Amino acid sequence: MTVKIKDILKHNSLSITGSRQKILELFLSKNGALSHADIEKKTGESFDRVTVYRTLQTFVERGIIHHIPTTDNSIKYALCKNDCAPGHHHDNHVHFICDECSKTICLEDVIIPSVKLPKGFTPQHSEMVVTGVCGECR
Amino acid sequence: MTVKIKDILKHNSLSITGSRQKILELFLSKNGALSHADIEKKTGESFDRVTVYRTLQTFVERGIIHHIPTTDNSIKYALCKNDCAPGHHHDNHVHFICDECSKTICLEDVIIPSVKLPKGFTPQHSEMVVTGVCGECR
DNA sequence: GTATTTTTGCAACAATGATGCAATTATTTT
DNA sequence: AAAATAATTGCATCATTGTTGCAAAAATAC
Repeated sequence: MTVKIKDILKHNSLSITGSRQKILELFLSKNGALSHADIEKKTGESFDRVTVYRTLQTFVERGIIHHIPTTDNSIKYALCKNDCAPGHHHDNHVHFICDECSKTICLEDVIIPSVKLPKGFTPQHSEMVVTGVCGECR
Repeated sequence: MTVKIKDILKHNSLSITGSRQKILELFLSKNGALSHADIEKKTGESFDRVTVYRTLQTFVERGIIHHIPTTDNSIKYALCKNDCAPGHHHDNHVHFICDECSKTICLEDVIIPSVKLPKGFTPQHSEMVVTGVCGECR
């Protein structure tokens, strides 16, 4: 487990530091998405707020985690399961937000359908969020 | 025009005040979406920041405008074209964000397709944002 | 083990949003 | 149309979220 974490960091030519290991561990242990605030809570007082921000930024840049759109306009992050390379994420799956437990879940297998746009519009990227009740809360 | 604005306010049993008229006018004249910051800029120094916040909140509650999900997690608002009643919005259309002019446009005629969710998930509401280049920027 | 590079934590700042309360403005009543 | 009532506004203040510069500390390279 710890080995895996270090491997991911090395793989992305990032130095192995306490904060990076801890935050990455958090993402690996939870399978939902995490907000900045979630991470701050769960890491306790271990790290500075600023460090968390910067670590998340770095992870997004390297393609280790990706942004998740939410309906309430808060920022959440989740692990990139697929082969995301630095710079281009393959993040074309639907995200689900549970109204009960308010967890955000990546539905890796549900790809975003394409829609027919009015004349003149050229699509480049789509995001889709579905809210409702998840399996565990039913 | 001014008549129409007052009608909308009366229709929603809201008192007719300067800020409400001005902000509503802004939404009627632009057909894109507006953020809080946009509105503050365009109303100049006429109103207090807090008044703008409260006016937007009130309009959302009454179903005059609706929230728009954005990819960069900033909050935008747009007029409800259809028959939104206080409490329940019929906001099932796709939103388009132009990468060039960064305008947010309601595609009233493009309804959000439904997707098949994994076993156990019960959908309640969907949001979809498409980014790309709009007709005017091509 | 030392030198170099990177990361961290602190301080300070900016932007965004919320709340309580007195003053102002709009509506209702007479 | 003026007074009474109700609603809205602006101000002060505070909370939260996110950013930046810089010196100290830690990690990697030599």
